[in-house]
Amino acid sequence: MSEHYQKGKYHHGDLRRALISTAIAILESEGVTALTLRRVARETGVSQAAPYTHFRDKSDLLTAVCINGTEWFGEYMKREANGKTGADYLAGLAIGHIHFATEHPALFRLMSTRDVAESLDESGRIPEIFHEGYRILAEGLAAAPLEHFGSANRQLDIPLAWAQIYGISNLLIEARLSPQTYGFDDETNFISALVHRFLGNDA
Amino acid sequence: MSEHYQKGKYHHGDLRRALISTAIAILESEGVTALTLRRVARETGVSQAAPYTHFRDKSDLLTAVCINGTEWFGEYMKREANGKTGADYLAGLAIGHIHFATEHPALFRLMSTRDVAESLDESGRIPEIFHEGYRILAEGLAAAPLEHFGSANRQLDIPLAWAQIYGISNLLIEARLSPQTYGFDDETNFISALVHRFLGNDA
DNA sequence: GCGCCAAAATTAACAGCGTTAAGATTGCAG
DNA sequence: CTGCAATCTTAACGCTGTTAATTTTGGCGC
Repeated sequence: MSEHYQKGKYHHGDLRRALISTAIAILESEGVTALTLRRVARETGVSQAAPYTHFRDKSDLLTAVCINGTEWFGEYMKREANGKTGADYLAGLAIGHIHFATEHPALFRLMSTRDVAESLDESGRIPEIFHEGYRILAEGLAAAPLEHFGSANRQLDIPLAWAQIYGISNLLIEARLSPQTYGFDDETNFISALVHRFLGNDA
Repeated sequence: MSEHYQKGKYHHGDLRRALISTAIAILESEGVTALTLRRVARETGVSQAAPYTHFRDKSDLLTAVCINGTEWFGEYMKREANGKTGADYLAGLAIGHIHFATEHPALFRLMSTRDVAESLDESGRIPEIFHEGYRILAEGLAAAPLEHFGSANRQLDIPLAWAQIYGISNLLIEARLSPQTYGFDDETNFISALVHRFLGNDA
């Protein structure tokens, strides 16, 4: 069912990783409502109570899923921004952010959930790259040419840019923002246009 | 338990409304995870199956809750914008939006959920004021003085403003955006500053 | 090589959930 | 006052998260 190490190891194995992997698969294919602990166990090929050897409870598994997701998310943003400089670098991060959200909506939503985020924070297990992404975003913004924004309280531009990107991501996920409405037939082009427009470096 | 019409009417009563009211109360006080159909029935003082006379299933009740919420939401924005003109009117809508979200996070999140939104759309039961809010927002934006945004593709400014407001709302709900970080001790002032900054009419 | 032990996994059970079916209760029209 | 349709209740189904008691097993000391 999963490609995770039931090789020679029959009784033991890398069950923890396998459970996380199964959970992500269910999340991606059928959304969060389909993600039950019993089903994860079933599809991993173990008994219903087996997960409790590796996770305190269901939310502990979800936390682990989120940690995996955040790493993925960070790499996603980094890849998109890699090799670019200045405003393009910033745009890359933003586009990576939005694309990740639209391609992995259930995972992204789970990662955004306050309760999960709190348990992540208190355990200090949020990967650096996650906050790193927004730190880079913030620095990019501070360094970017934003004369058209006026002069006052530039520090507010950082949370505003963050909220802008976060808002686009969420609106696209909830399908309240359709490319067609604004004359785009391709979502990728729409996203790119939105990002470059709000960053001020469009043609 | 609820103030909803168990007066003379003993067997009958305005059960439908009472259930919705109880559901909202639970949602507001303990969040969406505490909102079970059986508990709504219990706290309304009826049997577990009673709700099924008035609602097809749980999600049908949630839809009704959302309809109530949207009306509330619309009034909230309208009240905040009422009496103002031009850019201030627009700012009022935005501030109303964000305040509603932070004051009723669980309800706001539920209203934003795609599945619920879809069942709302197909039933055509979304109150006018909801879309109205964003139509007004859009028109306000189109009419507002936005010279500082440059000239190209002004139509994109509408979804961008929407996303900006939506993003601020969501970031505040998930507590990833703290007023203190940016030198504000009062959330209301922080929100106001953010809105006026991004609308370009700050001092 | 062997036996023991801690770790890992299983089975069984509990309460609570959404949902349905069958039956009881009630207000109201005739 | 009778009957009916709407409303509500009781009982049951399978599913869920979670716990306790039990069995299996891989590896370590001998």
